[in-house]
Amino acid sequence: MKQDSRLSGVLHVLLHMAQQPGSFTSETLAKAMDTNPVVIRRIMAGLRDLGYVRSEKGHGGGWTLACDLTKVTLRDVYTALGSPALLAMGNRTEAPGCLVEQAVNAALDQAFGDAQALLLSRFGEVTLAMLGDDLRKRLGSRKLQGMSAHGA
Amino acid sequence: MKQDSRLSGVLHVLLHMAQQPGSFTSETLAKAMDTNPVVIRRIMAGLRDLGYVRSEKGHGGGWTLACDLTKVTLRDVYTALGSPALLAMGNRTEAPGCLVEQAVNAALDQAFGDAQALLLSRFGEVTLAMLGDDLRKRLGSRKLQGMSAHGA
DNA sequence: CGGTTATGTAACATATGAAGTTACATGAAA
DNA sequence: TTTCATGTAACTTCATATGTTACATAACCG
Repeated sequence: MKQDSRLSGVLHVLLHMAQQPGSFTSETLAKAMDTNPVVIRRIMAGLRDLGYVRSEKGHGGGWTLACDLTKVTLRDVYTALGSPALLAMGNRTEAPGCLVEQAVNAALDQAFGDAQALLLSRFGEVTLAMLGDDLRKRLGSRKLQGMSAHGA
Repeated sequence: MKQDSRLSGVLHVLLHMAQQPGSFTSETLAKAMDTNPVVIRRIMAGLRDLGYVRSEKGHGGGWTLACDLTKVTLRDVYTALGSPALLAMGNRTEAPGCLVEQAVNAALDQAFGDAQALLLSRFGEVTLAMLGDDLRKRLGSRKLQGMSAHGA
């Protein structure tokens, strides 16, 4: 299965923005992420709608953080993306008349449900501020070697 | 993300086979699963290689169970399929030079790893025999109403 | 033997959805 | 009013599960 990397992507953007105040254009962010400005706008749209970031047009415009990083969790970000599927596997048929299929679905759904719940729970425990702290730690040890945030 | 339903499918096949002794052609199984015989052969290939089922050509040929259902778990079946991806989400870049990306990956990998481990652990707790027991229970209550395994 | 029935597998078609791209409308600031 | 930025639709590209066709291989049957 091809994997969805939007959560990873949008977190990367947010963390980049958190490194310095001010606004960032989609183009700037796209360059840092080695992707296309439209992709940035796309993955940021949900965050904007929920008020986690603001966007402004015209000169000096761009994206700005508009939330308390200690309050927003990975789960909030995930929700802002539209809560895409977490699991790569699913049941062959969702409402089967076949009892065999029902038995299989019941067993798999149990496991799938547990894994999803755990994942969402973990997401809910991590705030953007925590990611920032972790990043600062990494930056610290790198700076001693004279490296920038973007490394090699 | 489109979801992979091979595990669901192969379990369905195995459970069908467990309902009565003897061999089953790919065509028979395909009809019960409402799919194509080649698809059956494809998802069964790994199980055959690991000895969980046998296949025979020619007249009277087909697929037969060749394992102790109380010993084979959903995890074994999953492995026989080639251990396909469990999660629909992944990191944007796997070995990033960017420290921001590293921080994001670290956080996500933690959650992803936990969820995967839980899923595999759950799979390991469920044997094919347990699925069969559950199915028999469902068949029992259905039979009282005069319904067959394939319901409506 | 030759015919029938089955699996084994390659090759190709289809469908889905994320990611990337192009094009253009909208709006804000210089 | 020109420039710069987002907003968004439409399209292409890519990966991959699924479906299908075609044919080789092997077992059994007469």
